[in-house]
Amino acid sequence: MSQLKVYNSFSRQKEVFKSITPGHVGMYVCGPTVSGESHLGHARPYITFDVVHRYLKHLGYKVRYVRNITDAGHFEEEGREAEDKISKKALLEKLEPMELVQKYTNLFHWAMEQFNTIPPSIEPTATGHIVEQIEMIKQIIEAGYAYEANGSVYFDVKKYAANYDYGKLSGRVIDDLLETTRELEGQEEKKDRADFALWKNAAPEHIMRWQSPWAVGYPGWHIECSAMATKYLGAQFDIHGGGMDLLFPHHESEIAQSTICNHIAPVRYWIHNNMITINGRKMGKSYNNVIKLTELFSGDHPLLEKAFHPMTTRFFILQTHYRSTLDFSNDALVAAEKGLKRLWDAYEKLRVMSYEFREGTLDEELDSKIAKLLNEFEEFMNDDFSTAKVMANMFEIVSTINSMKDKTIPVSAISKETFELLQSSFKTWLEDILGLTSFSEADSTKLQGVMQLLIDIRKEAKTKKDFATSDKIRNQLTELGITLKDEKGGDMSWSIE
RNA sequence: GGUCCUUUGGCCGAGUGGCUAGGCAAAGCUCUGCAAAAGCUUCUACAGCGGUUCGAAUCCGCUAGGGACCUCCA
Repeated sequence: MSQLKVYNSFSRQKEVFKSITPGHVGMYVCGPTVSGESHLGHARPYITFDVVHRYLKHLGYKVRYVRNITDAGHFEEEGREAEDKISKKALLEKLEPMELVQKYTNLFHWAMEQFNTIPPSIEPTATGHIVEQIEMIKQIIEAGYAYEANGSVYFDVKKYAANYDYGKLSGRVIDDLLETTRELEGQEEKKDRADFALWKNAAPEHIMRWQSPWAVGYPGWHIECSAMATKYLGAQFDIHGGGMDLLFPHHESEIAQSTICNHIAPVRYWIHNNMITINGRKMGKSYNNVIKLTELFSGDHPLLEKAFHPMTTRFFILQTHYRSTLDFSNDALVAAEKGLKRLWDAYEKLRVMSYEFREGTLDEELDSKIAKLLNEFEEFMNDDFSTAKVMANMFEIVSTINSMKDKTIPVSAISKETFELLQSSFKTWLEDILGLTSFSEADSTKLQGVMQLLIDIRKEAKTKKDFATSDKIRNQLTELGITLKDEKGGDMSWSIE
């Protein structure tokens, strides 16, 4: 069996994954800022790391998966007006800040459920960990790597860089950072431009404020992840994930803070997913090109010709390697939808298929081909989570499954062992690891009974060449959104659109 | 301006130096009361130029396009 290799952003190469504590994995993923609705771009990391999570569990690890909720306002634009995102939005929507946070948290959870992601083991909120954050800031000040100015506290990047490697993760050269020519207002409190806030003094009009040793205010953005990751995963943990756009300054700063507090590099493997683009451009608030998840699911967006099922989105995302950009378009999603349907239909056929041995039908070439394709699943996944390749193999097998169903080739063209491996592998990989699930409402037993009745009637009508009746059944079902298909050998199958 | 990434067939996308990824679309055929689905077949591409090599989509250089980060950002 091959070993799991992951691409570590820190070393910029694939490394064999070895957890700190054998049998256990600690994983932290940067969660959403719940000051607004999640969009398609946000879906990517959560689906990507859901598969990572599922795969680690499949490998037998006990995983503690921590994903935070950022519900404390950090700066909209550091230095400019020190605006509190959440307070600002709350005013607009005339909600209590916590009411707003709750609303978007609920919406986020709902979307994650739609995507069939497994909830994290711990989902800590920033507001619930103000004490821990203040403690951490105190430690950094005591260590001499932070200073107070007008009730705000800043991290001393220059000093840190003199003793540690600041900028390694994001490939930044510290001198360039220190000498940046960019003019930002309100920076006079900082000793240096590269310094970042740990605590921010907040004016009374800010609704979300907390008492602290320095001034009433709120924590800097980076400190929450350092504090919560340390609390729940320890000074050093295995995996830290997030979007590539968080590499700098967020994760770079996290490393600096945690290293000073805990005297050890916080993370063994940094894993970053690439962005979803739209017309080649990153989907993001700043570009005003986002498609919200609710819009995606309802089809209510100028760029969408129809609604797309969450499973289509999940499939679409997993069909690309997580470190490549993924370009969104209506057509690309339509293609994904059709592909997923084909794959899932084949899987459902496979599930109810049983092995019938027939002498002399074994096709050894096919048998070993199928076995090889199945065994490669793990190899591909171990190679930095190559879900796209796993799926490509599945599609290669789909043809064979369909042929068996159509009886073009006998089931015993492959050996019993291979057939059983095929059934179990598809279940494990499609459902448990890739996390795909049925996207139809066809699961109700009552509905299945009704459908069986209609199918029986239609079969009788067809036998009697009463095509008026048989067509009526099929056509009216079509109008209801249920497709009835005649199979080879007189059987019928149905699916809900 | 700095740092880094990227450029694959009609579209989306995988690609670890030698072996047709895969999906969608398209065309033809088979099956079929009709339809739908399915199966089979066809479609061999790697931005351009140069280099390394027996051999390059894959390594190196240059040129051109696109993008990300440097500021909130998944």
